[in-house]
Amino acid sequence: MQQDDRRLAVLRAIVQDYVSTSEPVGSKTLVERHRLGVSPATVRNDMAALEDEGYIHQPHTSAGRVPTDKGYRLFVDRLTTVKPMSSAERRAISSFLDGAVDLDDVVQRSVRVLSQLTHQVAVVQYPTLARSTVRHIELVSLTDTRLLVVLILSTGRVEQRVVEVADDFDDEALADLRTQLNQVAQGGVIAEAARLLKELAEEADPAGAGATSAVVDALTEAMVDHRSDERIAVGGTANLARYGDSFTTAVGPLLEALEEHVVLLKLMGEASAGGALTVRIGAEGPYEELSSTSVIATGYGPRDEALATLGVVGPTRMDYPGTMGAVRAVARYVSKILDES
Amino acid sequence: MQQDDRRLAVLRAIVQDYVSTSEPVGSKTLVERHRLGVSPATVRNDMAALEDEGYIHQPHTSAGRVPTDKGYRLFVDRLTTVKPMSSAERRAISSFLDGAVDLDDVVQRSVRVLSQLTHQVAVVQYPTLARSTVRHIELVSLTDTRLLVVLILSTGRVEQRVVEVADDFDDEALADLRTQLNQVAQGGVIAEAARLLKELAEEADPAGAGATSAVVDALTEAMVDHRSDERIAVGGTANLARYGDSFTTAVGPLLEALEEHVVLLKLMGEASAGGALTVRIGAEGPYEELSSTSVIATGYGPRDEALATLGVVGPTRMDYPGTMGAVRAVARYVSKILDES
DNA sequence: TGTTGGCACTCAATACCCCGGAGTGCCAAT
DNA sequence: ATTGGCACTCCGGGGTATTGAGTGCCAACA
Repeated sequence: MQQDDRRLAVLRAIVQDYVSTSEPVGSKTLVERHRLGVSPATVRNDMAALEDEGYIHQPHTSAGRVPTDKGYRLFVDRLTTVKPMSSAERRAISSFLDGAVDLDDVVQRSVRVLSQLTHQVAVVQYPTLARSTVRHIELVSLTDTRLLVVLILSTGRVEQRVVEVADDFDDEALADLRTQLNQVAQGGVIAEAARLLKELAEEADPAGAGATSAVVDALTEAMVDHRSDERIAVGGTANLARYGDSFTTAVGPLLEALEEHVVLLKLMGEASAGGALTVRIGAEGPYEELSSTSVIATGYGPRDEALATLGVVGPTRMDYPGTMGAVRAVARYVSKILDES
Repeated sequence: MQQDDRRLAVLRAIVQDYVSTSEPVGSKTLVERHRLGVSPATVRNDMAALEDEGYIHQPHTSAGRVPTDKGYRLFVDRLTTVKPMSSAERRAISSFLDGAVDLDDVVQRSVRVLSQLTHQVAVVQYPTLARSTVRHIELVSLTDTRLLVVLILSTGRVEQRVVEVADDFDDEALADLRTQLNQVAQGGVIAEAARLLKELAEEADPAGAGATSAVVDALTEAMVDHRSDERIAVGGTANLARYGDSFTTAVGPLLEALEEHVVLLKLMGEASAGGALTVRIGAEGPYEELSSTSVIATGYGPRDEALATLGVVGPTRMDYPGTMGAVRAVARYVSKILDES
């Protein structure tokens, strides 16, 4: 089994070299750069075996080897560990994020620091509403027939909607309705609050034609609204310029995906499930055009609830340990900030 | 002077051909494609003259000519007119924008339609707060010592801030303060409202230590806050993939600029001044790295007030008449929507 | 059985050269 | 002022030679 160990060491070395040089790596340069203690010929034998098993691949006969998706997968799963941040990097993260003034700012700063640490495109999903609770509901009459409904959530997010109501709706009725709504909904998880509000509306206004129904409809709509649930911040796209070659093939579709937030969310999607660090390599993903890009993502949120997802998108040829470390570190720090606020 | 006219016609033809083929254009192909009614030799003479005057330039001896920034400038200013949208394009704009549900949605849809019409990167600034008026101020007590201050503006934007207050601040005082604030500020342009609020605070609370001062400070901060004033939406970056060559030189810095909203605003800045269609060609701009990109922008807003700026960023080699037409059309349509709401 | 040195072979990348063609500038003729 | 003619320039594409990193295989060895 000592032999097997060395083979894995060879694979690890291939991945590392290829990531840093971006050129197919041959047996000779490999033994020069890494102290493998064996001759190039031996390495060649190992390489042939690794290729048979599908971990590496040669672009053409008599060229060096390049890791396949399967090779990267093995590397990530078994041959490396998440690289912890250096203290300088940790300082950078904290000093960057500590200055944030509100939730939006936290998200935007996270994107920035993440893209700078990893030199990749960073993606941060705004904390989802799903687990947040209702802090307050406010009604403001704009004109005789228009009412502004404001929903304030525990995450600090504020959603507002304008609803049309019949004009026989005076200030007293307004205050009354406001009180009722808050009594019912305040403090509840939004799914629960939405249910209770609907009951309230049906009771007070069985025909469904009155102001209460209109307001409740607006509120529930705001609660489940996908647009707000799926907000995303993207940053570091300038890093795509370093792709150099394989440009039109890879960068175009990627830029498109980055604008299609639905696609992006799907890409990052599974990550939020367990809250664990998720790595999706190349063609493992659902999109043909993104077969040469990898996604590293993780859930984050206060008190270990995974409210949302955050991560980076980059070429399959990327520094997995370092990037994973950065993603994890930023996620932890952001979670801590959300914890405190 | 007939001669001069022809020279300009030659310049126009050069710009048009170069934009559509992206290759330096020579005298022979020029007379073939455009009915200039003269021989290639004559065109060559004209070209030599145009080159002397700095309107065109040859990449190397015995190659065709390429317009200079100065050439594009003359083209835009005197040799062409803004191309009106076709009825199909107009339909596309209206059907795209009519579905918008709120201000954010209008902006996002504008970015999208603009980038699709022009095949360039589109940039839309959110309507600035500067000219908007205060519609309502709302106070909500979150905990004993924390107060949520909500500022609702005529543009439909809602700004919120949390302030800490002394805990001897009961509900009655809260209602009282709310009434006062609204009496003073409601309906006023924000600059005016901010001034009046400050007076109110000084009167009610000369020491500057009480709740009124804290709330007013939060409000005025929200009013002048640059971050909200400078929000920008960017779309169509995938169009950058078509740059093909001159990639790393041009696209990298451009992507950076697109993320630096401050830079972007400066680029588009002057446009909002008159509300007129502004074209900035290549090195005319303030940024060295963007010397091969042009910006076409215009102000927009309800009732011909230029509340904000909108436009596209693309290579100097772009279809100016068509792009200008699209920018103008979208700006007009968005303004109309803002007018109605 | 696994490792090693040697050796012939392969093939992308590079350099080199050549040539065609598009384009120019200039000049003399109209 | 315009035009046709002509010599000249130079980029770009296509072919060929060379290089060198890298491979696979084999025989020798521990």
